[in-house]
Amino acid sequence: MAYLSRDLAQIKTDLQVRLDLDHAKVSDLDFAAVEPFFQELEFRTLIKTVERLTGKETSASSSAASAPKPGQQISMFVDEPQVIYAPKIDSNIIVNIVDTADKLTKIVKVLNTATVISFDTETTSTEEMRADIVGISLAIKEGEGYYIPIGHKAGNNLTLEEVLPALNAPLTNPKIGKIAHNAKYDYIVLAKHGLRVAPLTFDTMLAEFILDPSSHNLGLKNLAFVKLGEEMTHIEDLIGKGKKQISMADVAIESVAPYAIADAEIPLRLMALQVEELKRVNGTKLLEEIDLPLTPVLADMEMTGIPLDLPFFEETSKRLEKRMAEIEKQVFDSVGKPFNLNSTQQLSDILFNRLKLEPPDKGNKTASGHFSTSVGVLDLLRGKHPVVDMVLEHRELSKLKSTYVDALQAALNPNTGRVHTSYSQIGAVTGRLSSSNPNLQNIPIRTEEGRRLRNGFVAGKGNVLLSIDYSQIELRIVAHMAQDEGMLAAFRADEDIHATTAAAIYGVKSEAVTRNMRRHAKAINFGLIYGMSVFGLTRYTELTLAEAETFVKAYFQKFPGIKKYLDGIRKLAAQQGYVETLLGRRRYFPALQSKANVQLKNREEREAINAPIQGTAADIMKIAMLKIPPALKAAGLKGRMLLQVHDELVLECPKKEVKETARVVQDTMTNAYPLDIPLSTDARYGANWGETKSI
DNA sequence: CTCAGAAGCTCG
DNA sequence: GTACGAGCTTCTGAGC
Repeated sequence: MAYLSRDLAQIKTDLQVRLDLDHAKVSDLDFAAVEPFFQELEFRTLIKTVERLTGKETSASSSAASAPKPGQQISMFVDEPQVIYAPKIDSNIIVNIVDTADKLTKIVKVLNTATVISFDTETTSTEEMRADIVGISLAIKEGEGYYIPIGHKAGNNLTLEEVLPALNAPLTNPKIGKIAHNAKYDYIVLAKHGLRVAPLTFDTMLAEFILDPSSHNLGLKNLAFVKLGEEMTHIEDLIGKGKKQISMADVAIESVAPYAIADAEIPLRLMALQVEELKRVNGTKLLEEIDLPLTPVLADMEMTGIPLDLPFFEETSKRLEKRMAEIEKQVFDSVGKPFNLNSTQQLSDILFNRLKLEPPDKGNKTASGHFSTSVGVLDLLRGKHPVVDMVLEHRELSKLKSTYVDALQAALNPNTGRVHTSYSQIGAVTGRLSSSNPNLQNIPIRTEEGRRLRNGFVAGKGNVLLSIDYSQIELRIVAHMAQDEGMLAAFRADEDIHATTAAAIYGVKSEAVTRNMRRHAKAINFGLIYGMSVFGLTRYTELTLAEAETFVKAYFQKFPGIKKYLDGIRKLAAQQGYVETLLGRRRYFPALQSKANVQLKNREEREAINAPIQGTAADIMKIAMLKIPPALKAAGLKGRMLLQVHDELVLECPKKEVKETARVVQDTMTNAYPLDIPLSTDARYGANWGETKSI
């Protein structure tokens, strides 16, 4: 614990605060006896300082906005403080710059004799589909590496045309393992030029994510620091940051070479440690059989991209613009003065001061001291003043136009005529993928106007879009894990699970279930997945606390296995400090094993209930995605996966093959990972993503 | 002028 | 004081 006290000493110095360390533990620090002058200091400054010193995120019991009172007990939870003042060790790596054809030939000979090659690329962009190659670095053993300059503006460069064919043999040799940190990026950068690195045998970023998906420090530089005590050069040191940032192509080869080589050499050293760490948590299979092989699959999806109907988006943009201007004028006329409709603060002032509307929840002000103007609030104000409906409509249209209609047009890649999202395999702590630049996992569907945007996502010539989604996969996973007879039976009979639940908790026959009863049952089923409390249920239904209690009680009586399962998970999470998916993906809950405050513990308890459910669904989808391309190929089908939206896959396939493609994909998805109940899928297809023709 | 945080909204 | 998991846009105030 020596390092902890060092951290605390530093915190003390930094903040000039006297700390009561009597009860301090590694993961639980109590800050007590706060000096009066500390009131001046924003509490969030304290939090930030602790986070900076520990390199970890913290959660605090007190409201982050207010300063603590003198003598007030503040309990601050720090997620596993780490050694952060590691002595600086200069990396001592031999740098070989490969800038002649002769040197290249020699290096390739060496590479061909390697057992493992670690690789990294230097490029002009963080977006792989827009990145040009500036250089390639390679390492086959610790302490030495090679840098091949290609796109530097000054100095001796080799050309892509001579480098890539030369590297093809070693980088595709099935006997030579290939490793990298965040391999998908470099894989795409090279694959765009026809070099598909294979086989990928290790990825230090994915490995670390399996070891601790909650880690906020999965970057190579940080891992080198924490695990190896190596202080690496940061990219900002080479290209600067912010507005003054320059391109890697502008940096001298001699400056980039050691940096780039370290990016290839360090993963070799990290891998040696992580291989052992993975064994200790049984994470090797997860990496080798799911996350790592998924990388080239995702890379293919990203590189393929999805076409947009550009005229459709252009027209929609104009239409929305016109309508928004109309609404804006009406609002200003009605209010009697113009203001910025996009500003929640100005709107709040107009609604609650100028128009004297009554805030539905007077106590509920936002952190900036204004009354909230969120949809929930505005909905309750409907009918009180004509501007409310106008604002709501403007909000919706404004969101659609800026976030989707305009942003998607801008995201269209001029070279391919398609939109290429980027999937992150470390984006969600549960093991789900995330999508960004642009995010294609949150395209509107719930409102009519929003849903229309899906008509703008189309298939290539002669093709259709085919969308297949798992039906109720999370509840099926719950039924399987809980082994609840009632719920298993419902799924075996392929019943409408929410209706069945409604019949059970209301004690009526299934024919007698009303829409409202089903809606309540659905809320409970969802709440179940989210680890909700009875109180939580009242916030998402119009049920009173007493009614909610009655329903939940009835629910657990009808599904005793669920109750037992939930209690079991809570106990397990507290006992061992982590929970796992069916495939062994682990997520830690440090607060549950500390004396952290109740709110934090409750939160982690809900997360611990949700993690195995959401995470198992994610694992199963990943397995399906691994199996689909070879299954399609074996069936002689041309279909390609374009998008994944958690429980849905969108493929593009020739119109004539749509039925056969759907059959193969559905078959693969339902059998990806057999549970005690069958998984079920729904398929739709059409000329665009908005069409819903059944197979 | 730049940047980070808040507020709000989109999805499964 | 409460649902779980994400990413993007706009406004705003602080700091350069």
